[in-house]
Amino acid sequence: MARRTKAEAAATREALIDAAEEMFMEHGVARTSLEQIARHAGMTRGAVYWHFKNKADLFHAMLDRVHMPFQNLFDEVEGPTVDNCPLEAIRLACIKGFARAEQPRNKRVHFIMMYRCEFFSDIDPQAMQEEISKDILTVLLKYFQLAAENKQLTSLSPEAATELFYATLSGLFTHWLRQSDNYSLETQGSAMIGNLLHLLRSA
Amino acid sequence: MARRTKAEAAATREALIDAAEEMFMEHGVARTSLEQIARHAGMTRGAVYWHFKNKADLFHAMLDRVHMPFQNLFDEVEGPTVDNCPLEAIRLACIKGFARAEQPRNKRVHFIMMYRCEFFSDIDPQAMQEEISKDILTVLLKYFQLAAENKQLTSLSPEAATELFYATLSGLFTHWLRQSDNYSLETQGSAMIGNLLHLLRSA
DNA sequence: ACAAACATACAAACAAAGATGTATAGATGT
DNA sequence: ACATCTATACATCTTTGTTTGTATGTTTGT
Repeated sequence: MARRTKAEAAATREALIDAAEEMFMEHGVARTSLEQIARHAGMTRGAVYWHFKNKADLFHAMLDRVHMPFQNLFDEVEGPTVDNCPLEAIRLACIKGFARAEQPRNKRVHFIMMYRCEFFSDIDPQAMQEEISKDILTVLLKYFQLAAENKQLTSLSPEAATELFYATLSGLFTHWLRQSDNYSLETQGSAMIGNLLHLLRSA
Repeated sequence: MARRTKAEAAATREALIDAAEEMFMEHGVARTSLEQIARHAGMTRGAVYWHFKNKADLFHAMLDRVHMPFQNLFDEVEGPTVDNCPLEAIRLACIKGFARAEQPRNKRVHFIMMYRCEFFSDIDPQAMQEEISKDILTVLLKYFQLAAENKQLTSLSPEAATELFYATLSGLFTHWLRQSDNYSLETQGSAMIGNLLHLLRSA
């Protein structure tokens, strides 16, 4: 083989990431070699080292395809209708997030992060999760504070409500990830956070 | 060196597991070699291979030192006083569990399971967590059903309450594990599950 | 428009480093 | 004397990073 067109090369790159995803999923990150990834994509390590610096770089590229900050979910939701309904905004944003998470690629990558990857070189799942956690917590706090100002929150402080809600959300998420397939975030997850928000809403 | 007394040999074994814990914690399971573990314990791989079949076997030995089924926490709590107070029993059992989890060795091992280990040979963190999850869910369901029968539960079904509570509990736990040290399960965690149980209690 | 010249996209081969498992030697309690 | 515990030595396998080779796009000069 030899040089391909730009489009073909880009396709190769994507195919390599696809292959990496599948192999990471099946055998774990540490235990899949670049050789295996290349073969699974129908290439050799030459292609891998052309497109990526090393395994960590390939891993980052895989993450980049699915990254989505939490605030975006609210931006998609927030219309004039929910502006004075922060708790409802939270609910709808979560449902949006669930729909995204259920997309196969998103689920696979998050699963890899959670159960198929331990830290190496500059990859540190703990730190990454901590970053996501902070992001979600600050955004949630904003909306729970708004709810408290509007007297829509029970006796709990906005801070306590935020931490409680976040714990539930992340616990739900990891539990869903762990299940094989017989668990739908969009239905059962939405129900759960609906229940929690109901409990948090002042009567 | 050579043969030690039985007690010294047992101490060697423990020291090897201690060393494994520390190295796993620092460098991840996949990226620490048996050589590193042995050296860190002041031994050579000969000692490791005498006491353990291989890395997976050593890993299992490490887990065995901290294993504790969820029901045990209730057994320690349950007196005649809380027999008709299932929600209070849940609260106290959780607090017991938090105290256990805060012990350095327990925290280290759980941290390793969560953030420093991906599956290899017969080690599968996902499956292990799923098993623990099932254990906790069945025990919790028992007590929430009791609470429902005693009319101590809000409108939520026992099943919904169980799933909600479990999600919160596991989310709280992983979030606590991830924090460096500035987060106390016994104080902040107890407060959170206290809040949740308060919301779940019928007025 | 059409070569020459260059850059790109891979494959293939190579060298070095680690890790694993095993086999064996040696020392010491019992 | 013998079983137990640990160190040492060895052979093998895997992975990684690098280098080199090469065919083909792509661009540029004329």
